[in-house]
Amino acid sequence: MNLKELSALLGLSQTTVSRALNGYPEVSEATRRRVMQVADEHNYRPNTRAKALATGRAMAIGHVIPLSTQHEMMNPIFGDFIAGAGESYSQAGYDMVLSLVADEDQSRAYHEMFAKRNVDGIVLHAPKMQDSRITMLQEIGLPFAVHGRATDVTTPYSWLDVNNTSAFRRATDFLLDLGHRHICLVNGQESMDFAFRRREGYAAALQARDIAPDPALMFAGEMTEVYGYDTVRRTQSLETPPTAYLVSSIIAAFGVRRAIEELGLVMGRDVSVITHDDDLSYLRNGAEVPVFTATRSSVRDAGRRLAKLLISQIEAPCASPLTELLEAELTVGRSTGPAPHRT
Amino acid sequence: MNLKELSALLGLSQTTVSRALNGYPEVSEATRRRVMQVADEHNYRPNTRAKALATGRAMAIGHVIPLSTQHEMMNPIFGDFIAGAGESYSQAGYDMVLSLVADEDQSRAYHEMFAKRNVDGIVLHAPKMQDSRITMLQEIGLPFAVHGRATDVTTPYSWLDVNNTSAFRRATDFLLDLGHRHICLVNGQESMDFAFRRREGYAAALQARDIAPDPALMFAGEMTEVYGYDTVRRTQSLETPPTAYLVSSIIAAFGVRRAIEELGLVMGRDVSVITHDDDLSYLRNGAEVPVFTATRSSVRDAGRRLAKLLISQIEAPCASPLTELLEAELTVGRSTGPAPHRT
DNA sequence: CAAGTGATCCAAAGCGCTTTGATTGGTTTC
DNA sequence: GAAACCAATCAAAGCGCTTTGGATCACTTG
Repeated sequence: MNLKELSALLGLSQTTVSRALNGYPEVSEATRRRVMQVADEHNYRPNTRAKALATGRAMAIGHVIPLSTQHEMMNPIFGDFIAGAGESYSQAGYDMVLSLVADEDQSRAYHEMFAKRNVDGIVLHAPKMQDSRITMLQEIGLPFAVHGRATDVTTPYSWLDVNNTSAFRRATDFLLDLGHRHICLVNGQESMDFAFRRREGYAAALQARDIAPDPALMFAGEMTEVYGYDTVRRTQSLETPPTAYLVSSIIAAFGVRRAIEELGLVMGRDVSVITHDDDLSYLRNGAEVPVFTATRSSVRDAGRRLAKLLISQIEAPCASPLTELLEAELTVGRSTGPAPHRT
Repeated sequence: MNLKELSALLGLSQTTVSRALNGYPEVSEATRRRVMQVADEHNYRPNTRAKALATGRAMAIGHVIPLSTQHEMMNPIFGDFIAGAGESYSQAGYDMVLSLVADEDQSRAYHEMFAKRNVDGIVLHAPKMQDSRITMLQEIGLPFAVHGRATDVTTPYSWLDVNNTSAFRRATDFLLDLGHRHICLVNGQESMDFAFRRREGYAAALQARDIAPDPALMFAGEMTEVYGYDTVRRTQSLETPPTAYLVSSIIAAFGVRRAIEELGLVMGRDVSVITHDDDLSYLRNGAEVPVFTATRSSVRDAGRRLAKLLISQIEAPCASPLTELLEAELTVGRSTGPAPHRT
């Protein structure tokens, strides 16, 4: 069923039918109702491609996912983010088109998305500190919004980010208040902007109490279970092992916990752990009582919000860039306690 | 830059330029080269929407993801599957469009995708035993392929599946050979087809040795870490606790391991564990030596293959449905050992 | 040499929609 | 009662591409 057939059926012109369906005022209420009803009966939907061609709007938003060798992006976070964004898109009538590309093809992918004109805007994932993609997209002139920020990019652009610095500063303060002095940072890869910011927050909290950050206690890597595990095993054999761990992902935190328990220690008594918790749908931080004390910020919610932000930017192109900074919530669980007295 | 401008630039008709770019023979090699070069210089890409409208092919494939309350789908598996599929799509020049819909809107979503004609085909995720979506899509007439199978659907359709039955039968046999007699099944939700098939394999292996499956040792639920943990805690306090666990997901297996260790038991000595391993990129089953003995089958690879299967089906619509059954590999890790003698 | 044959190229129609710029017939206005 | 206006509708152009059905020209062919 297409417009032509539908309007023939109704004995109206395509113009009138189109207007009736799209809510234009130049149509009598009676015919509008009739059109609506018949369209509904025949399950008519305008052909997206034709509509897009005619209006110049694709009603779709692109996500370019770098298929990094290190898989930083195809990680568990991603699924939840997409789920959130997807909710907003379908509410607003947008489609989501995903493009998975090898790292080296990214630039081409963006140019192509623009030239092919099958999306109205793009979401940029996993920004690094200096991220060339941002200026590239600005030059191309394709609307975009970043999930995160790029510290070294000075030109304004739209983004949504968690306040990573303050979250980790607060978490570190919390541990310091409990008397911990040797706090190990189990961070994500530091090329990633969020990891850099978290380290900043961590370091700032230490320095505020005149504690020099110890490079031997600062780790950066891909946030796997094994990475968390290994880091604890390694650091617990130091001369003065850390009494607390500040972890960048709940997945790594699982590994941290495993190592702690395997060493016969008790989490929350012998060793404290705070993790960042993206509130993933399938990796909940415990049921009622959180297992881990955590800086929590739902990545799904971030997806929802960023999608809306991008859409409003697309629909009001003249507006200046939109930004949103979310504060993570510190939820106290059973993984933290006062620093044990050294014997 | 569009076709009109490009052909004006070249002093050729749109027809010729289009033909040159699409590899038709009615163009001299000289002009073809010239066209190619100029197109390249100006970074020309045909407008997807116009092309789709003219050809009737959207060059895109849809994935409808049910946003179940139980999140069965937005789970970690999903990310890897999509990554694999995405690889195949970009190789073949297809886009991937994701549509996240509430369960109750699924039917509408499929009809809409068809009516809007913005995809050439659909991938069906997470089939249940009787899955009404399959007959629905057949009635609609939109090409599709299923990741998994639906036991109760008898009409032929395209699918790709892991041989869940044989995998779990083999795993159970392996445990039986080690002397285990009380094997606990930690399965996924049984409305899901794969879970049903796994239970079948498990039960078949037991029955082949005249062991009646014990309902008290068969669990089904959403495969979270906590679910694995709880199940072990609960079953280990039974009168005759199981000496082995057969787990449907590596995430749940992490919980199983945690509970085992917390109980002061040693995995592989006191309690054996086999898990299904989807070979997720960020949840590797150990480094060189696998942590868990596992039935392994890369879900990313499944994505790659299913995408190809669907594409070839779309491009040769007359052909009968295509199917592919993958065998999981049994990799022996350190989580299994002979059944301990009861004291 | 007229007719036939390829090899190249082109004009124009068409894909299904939106939107511009009429065209109606009925109402108001002075 | 003519001019002006309004509400409701329509015909046709146009979005950027592909594709059909010629056109053109240089060569063969008998």
